[in-house]
Amino acid sequence: MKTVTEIAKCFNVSADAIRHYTKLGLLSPQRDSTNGYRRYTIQEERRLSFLLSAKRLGLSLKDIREILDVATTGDSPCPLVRKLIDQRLAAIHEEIREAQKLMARIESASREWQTLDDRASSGEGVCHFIEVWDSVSAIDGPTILEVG
Amino acid sequence: MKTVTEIAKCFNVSADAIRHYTKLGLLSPQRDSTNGYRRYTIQEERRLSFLLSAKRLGLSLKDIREILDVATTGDSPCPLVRKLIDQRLAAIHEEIREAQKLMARIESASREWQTLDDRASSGEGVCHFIEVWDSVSAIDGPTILEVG
DNA sequence: ATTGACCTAGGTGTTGCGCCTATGTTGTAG
DNA sequence: CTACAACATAGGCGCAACACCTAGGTCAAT
Repeated sequence: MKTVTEIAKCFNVSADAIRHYTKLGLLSPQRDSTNGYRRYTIQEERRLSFLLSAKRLGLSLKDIREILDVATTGDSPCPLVRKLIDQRLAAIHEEIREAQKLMARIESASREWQTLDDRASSGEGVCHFIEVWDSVSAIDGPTILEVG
Repeated sequence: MKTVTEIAKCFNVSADAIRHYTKLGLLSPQRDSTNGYRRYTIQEERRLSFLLSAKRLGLSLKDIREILDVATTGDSPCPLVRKLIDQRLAAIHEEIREAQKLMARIESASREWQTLDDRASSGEGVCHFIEVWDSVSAIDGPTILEVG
């Protein structure tokens, strides 16, 4: 029967995080009847352990809540977990792809700027660099927005 | 002198986004004195154009605001831009690295689960899969939390 | 005059907490 | 016994960049 800070230290997370999980209903500690303190049982520790593992697999708290809900029904949450993980995998894949595209843009811009001089902002433009880069990348990249 | 939706369509962003940038002070449209409508001049269009380009380079609105502030001083924002872009580059690099690690974890877990059967949640655990994966990955990965 | 498309200000929701307030509790040292 | 530190509580704001909604005013065309 651990208190918030005890279980928090034990799992190396903040007490605020534990309170947060609890507030979301992911943990349901008993309450000390004399002072209202949260008391976490072994069962709750298992739930927390699961929660943190699931988080390390990239699942959101919302995902985890779904899983926990199914699990308390007694049904096997495994199919749901398979589904959610597959979705996460696809999402991460996309994120990485996007991030790499972004990095390519930045690096390309950075390279071009090495040959450019700094310039005070005229009434015309804001930043020399970015404006030049943008007009160039609009020519050779599909990065442009094609608006009518 | 375009209205919100006009300039929004023109740059292929939402009117809400334009209002958002305006609220943050990144754009400072004139106001139609008869009805209070925002009116964007060519100057504002240039600022917006810059803003969107900077966003495509991964700069945050906060970053962009800094740049815009320097630019209106008359100083060259280019050194600041170089700095911010370098920071973004490093950050994106880290993000990608992290995302790849996460993906590796997910894929590893996914592979292991292909050989496992679904199982109803016992009183002991929540999800068979994740718990098994976690105990395994705790052995061969530095993914673990080493807590006393 | 009506209708539909536009505008305004302002508020809420998203994600996962961190931080802060104001107040009550517990445990230990003096 | 008391003072003080370290803990607890509930509740609320802040973050990023908008999307969406409300309630109401405006405008152009029919």
